Amino acid sequence: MSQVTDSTRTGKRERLAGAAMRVLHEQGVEKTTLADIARAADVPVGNVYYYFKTKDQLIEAAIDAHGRQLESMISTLEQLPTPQERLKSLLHGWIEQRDLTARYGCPTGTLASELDKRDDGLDRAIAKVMGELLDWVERQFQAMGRDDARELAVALFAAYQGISLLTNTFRDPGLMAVEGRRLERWIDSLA
Amino acid sequence: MSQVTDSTRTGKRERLAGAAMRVLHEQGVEKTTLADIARAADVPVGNVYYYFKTKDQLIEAAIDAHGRQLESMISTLEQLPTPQERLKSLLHGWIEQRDLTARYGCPTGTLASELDKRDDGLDRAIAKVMGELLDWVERQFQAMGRDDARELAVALFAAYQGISLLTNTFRDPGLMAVEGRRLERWIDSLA
Amino acid sequence: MSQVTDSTRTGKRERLAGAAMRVLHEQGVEKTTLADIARAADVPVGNVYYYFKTKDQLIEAAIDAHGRQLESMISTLEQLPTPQERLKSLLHGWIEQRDLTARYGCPTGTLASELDKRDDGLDRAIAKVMGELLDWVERQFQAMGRDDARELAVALFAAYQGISLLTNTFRDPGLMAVEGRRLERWIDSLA
Amino acid sequence: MSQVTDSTRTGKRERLAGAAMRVLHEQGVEKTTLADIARAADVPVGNVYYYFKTKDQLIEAAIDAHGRQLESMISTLEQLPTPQERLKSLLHGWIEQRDLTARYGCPTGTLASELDKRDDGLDRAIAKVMGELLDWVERQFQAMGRDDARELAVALFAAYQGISLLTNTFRDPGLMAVEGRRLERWIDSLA
DNA sequence: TATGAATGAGGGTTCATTCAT
DNA sequence: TATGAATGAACCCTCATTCAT
Repeated sequence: MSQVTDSTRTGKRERLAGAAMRVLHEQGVEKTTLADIARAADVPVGNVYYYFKTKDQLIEAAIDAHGRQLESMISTLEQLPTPQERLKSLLHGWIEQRDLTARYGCPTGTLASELDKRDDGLDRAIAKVMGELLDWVERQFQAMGRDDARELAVALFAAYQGISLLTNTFRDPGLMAVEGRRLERWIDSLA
Repeated sequence: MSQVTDSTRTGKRERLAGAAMRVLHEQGVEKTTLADIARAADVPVGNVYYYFKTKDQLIEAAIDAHGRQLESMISTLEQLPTPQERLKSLLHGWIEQRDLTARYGCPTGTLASELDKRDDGLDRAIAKVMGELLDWVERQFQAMGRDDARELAVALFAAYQGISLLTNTFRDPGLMAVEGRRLERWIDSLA
Repeated sequence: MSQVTDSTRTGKRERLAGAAMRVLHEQGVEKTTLADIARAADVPVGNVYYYFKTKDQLIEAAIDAHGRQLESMISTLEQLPTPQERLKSLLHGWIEQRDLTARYGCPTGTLASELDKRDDGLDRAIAKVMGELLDWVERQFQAMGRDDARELAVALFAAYQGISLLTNTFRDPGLMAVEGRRLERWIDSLA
Repeated sequence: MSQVTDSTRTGKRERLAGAAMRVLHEQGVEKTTLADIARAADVPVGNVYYYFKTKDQLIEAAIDAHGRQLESMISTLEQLPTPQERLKSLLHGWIEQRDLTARYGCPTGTLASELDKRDDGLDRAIAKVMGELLDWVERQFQAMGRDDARELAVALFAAYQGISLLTNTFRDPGLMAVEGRRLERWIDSLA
């Protein structure tokens, strides 16, 4: 039972970070108030400060949580035998989320875009998360024997970020679907 | 004399819209106050409301001004003889701005990303501007005889938006330069 | 009429600073909210920030106003012919205020005491005000031909600060009266 | 075993009161949070309320502890044979603490000054402590055969409080040293 | 007794918008 | 038209106090 208590305690911090990431994705950093996040996590506003000293720290925790989510996604992808399959599975994941993307954009990209305008160092935190995913993509291209792995990784990741932005701006999930298939063919062509 | 008055009025209005677009690009929509824009345009805060009823209307004017700027850029590109040259010239323009992009991102893209989070209809305004540029790119691919012109236009534009985001996030203008050259080769390969 | 307007405008800043000094004296720095000061000055809370960017700046303005008040008091004292008369007149002023002192202490002293606990530099501002009065007292002792003018000035000023504290703590104006007379005799004895 | 429990309880209570007095002196009443005191006493915040129902009660306990400290100091002074020696020894104690005074002022005086601004009755508590020390000083002057013992006691104590305030305001321990010597000569002159 | 966690009232500050002239 | 000043709603954050175990 003390375990239950413990998990509840610990859970609250994570519940807050998770709720924060969700709300931040949906509403944007500047439009989101602490009260919004607290409500989403079903936590009284004042209590948030027991877990996070400032709004910035909560945002940072949200970014970390997002990073861990991406890491776990990567772990799953790692199970696949070939780098091509891994990259295409990554693509499929993106395509599957196209409705969410049409509504709110890519969580990583919109966050990076918005955090860049702030004075605090949070833009570095999201850049790190993005960098790690980018590195992983690069390693896949390396495994495919490409000398230009970094350039290709940047191209692929940029293509995803860009189509996410268009998908979101035009509220059209179809854009992501079409571009996703095109990228798939492109990956196949590199083998 | 009414002409003088009119031109003064119009001048101030446009000065405000122009300053707004600049400041919005640099600071982001939510971080920018009316006072910031007024200061950048050298107009007293109270006076802004003579030209724009709300902050939203001023933002909309800024978007319109940005749209006209893009149109004028397109007009210049139109002077070039072949669609390939036009597209590659567009690319060069983007590459030339890579330092600004590394600092603040693509004006159109960052604005679209941020405006999407708002309740007002401003996201439609920036989508329209983006759509017009996208249509023009599509027409170039059509002129190149491509059946998949729309898809290609989306791909090219997304690639630019995505690399702008990465360039901005990683504060590295080199990313734009490298990806720009890659896209140039890609356009050549489509001929 | 524009003069009336001007004086009203200028007056508001000063009204705020004056009200601030009064309320700060009565309630103490930490117990005083901006709303308290705003109410005392009959100014809406939000409007305070048009004149002062932070609470600290308002406090500083209050200290400055207090300093100017002391300066004007000194100017009046300067009219008296001998340094002894000037010092004794200063003493009489203190004694006359004994009821206010019994209720709230010496404005300068209580402020200095409280501001010392803060991180901002406001303790330096009140120290400067206090230092200027102290210097003036020293000059009187010098004019009396005393080599130990500084030491005497410190002694006299400390005696006043101390008896103010006791008068306030014990809520007994009589303490100030008695000690004031004693200090008067002491000054006479130095001639 | 109940003794153990009792001594533990008592110990914690006193540790809290002692830590409170120390922190209150250093940070001031209003700037000090319960958490500050709890940390200084190495007691969990929630546990403080087992010993003190409110912050006020803890402050009162701190004042009491300070009073007992002064009483013990007086007991030591009482060992000296003559009232002059006792008073001068008191002075020496004050002078020895001049560095602490320059940093934080006299504990009794700063506390009295701050508590006066509050609605609760704590100002009476510190006044009582101050009054007892004052009474003791008065008794020394009486023992010296002075009819004006009360007036002299008030003068001496006020001089100390005032020079403490100046020493603190100007952050200059030298002020206390010089004024201390002057007061010593003054006491000698009264014999 | 002991303690981490919860709660909510209140304070300083910002800013779009409006007012008065 | 032009402009300094006014207004108030909303936000982040602190902290004494209470709760649950």
